[in-house]
Amino acid sequence: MRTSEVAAQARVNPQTLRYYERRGLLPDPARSSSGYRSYGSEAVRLVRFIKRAQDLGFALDEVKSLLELAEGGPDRCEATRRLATSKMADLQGRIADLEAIRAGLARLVETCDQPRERRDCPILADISDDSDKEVHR
Amino acid sequence: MRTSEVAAQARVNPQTLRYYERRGLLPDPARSSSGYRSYGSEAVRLVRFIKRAQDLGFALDEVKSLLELAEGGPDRCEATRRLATSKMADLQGRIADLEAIRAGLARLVETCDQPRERRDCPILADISDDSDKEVHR
DNA sequence: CTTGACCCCGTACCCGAGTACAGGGTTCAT
DNA sequence: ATGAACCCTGTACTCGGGTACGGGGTCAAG
Repeated sequence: MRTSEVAAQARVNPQTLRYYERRGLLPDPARSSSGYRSYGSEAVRLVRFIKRAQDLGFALDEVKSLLELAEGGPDRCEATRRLATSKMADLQGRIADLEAIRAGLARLVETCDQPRERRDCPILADISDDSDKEVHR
Repeated sequence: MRTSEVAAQARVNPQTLRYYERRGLLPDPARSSSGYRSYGSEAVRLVRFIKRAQDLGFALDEVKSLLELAEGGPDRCEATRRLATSKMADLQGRIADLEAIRAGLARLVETCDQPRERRDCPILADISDDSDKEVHR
């Protein structure tokens, strides 16, 4: 597959592929005799993964390390385990945070019908209540 | 409270307060006779909320609308409900995504002990499997 | 054998979210 | 009454993550 084909299937700009390549997120693809990049179909999945991970709040460098984890070279097992474990804790915290916000919104929607003045808008209170909660991520 | 006091308590740079003010996320504070900003303690909670929401992947404009929701003026109830509801769906999707990644990492960690070659590294497969899953957010 | 649609590379530009800097005013402890 | 430590405004810079542009090569259909 050529660049623009991969880009179209992964719904990104062709330039973005070159960019990810430079950043080391995408392996350097094979080249045709004339120098054109030639990708296999994994490339599409890879790019989609990157995009999804990004949308979940991972920076490109983090995505890179996530990919290196998935790769999991035979030797780097301990490092991998540690990184994966801490990433999981991180995710756990972020999930909890999102759920708290969701719950706040749910309460808001529920009470939205009630007499104008007796509404419950607990988002602020729930989420940033005085506790010095650590920010996750 | 003066600017730098609020900033310290919310653990942000004082400049950031001015920036949020410009962006309309923070209400314009009262001013002393000499023009110094003078904040109440809600300001700290507000800024912390903004920071947390941001860490959860909301852009400042989204945070702004979240805050407007929480505010919930008596008249804008229907709009509020719609926005809150769609934001909830969005959150639901993102939570699911995070959980999928978390599960992938868990499997990876579990199988990490096993014979080097029989490891399960399903992150890629799980997350960006061929389904054209919509990206959330 | 040319023309339009692609590809290459390098460099430059854009946007969001801050952060810093310059030039000046205030406050307060000594 | 002076210096450190704050505050003000406006403008400029940084950084991450792209996106566009210029100048040139390639390839297949007509």
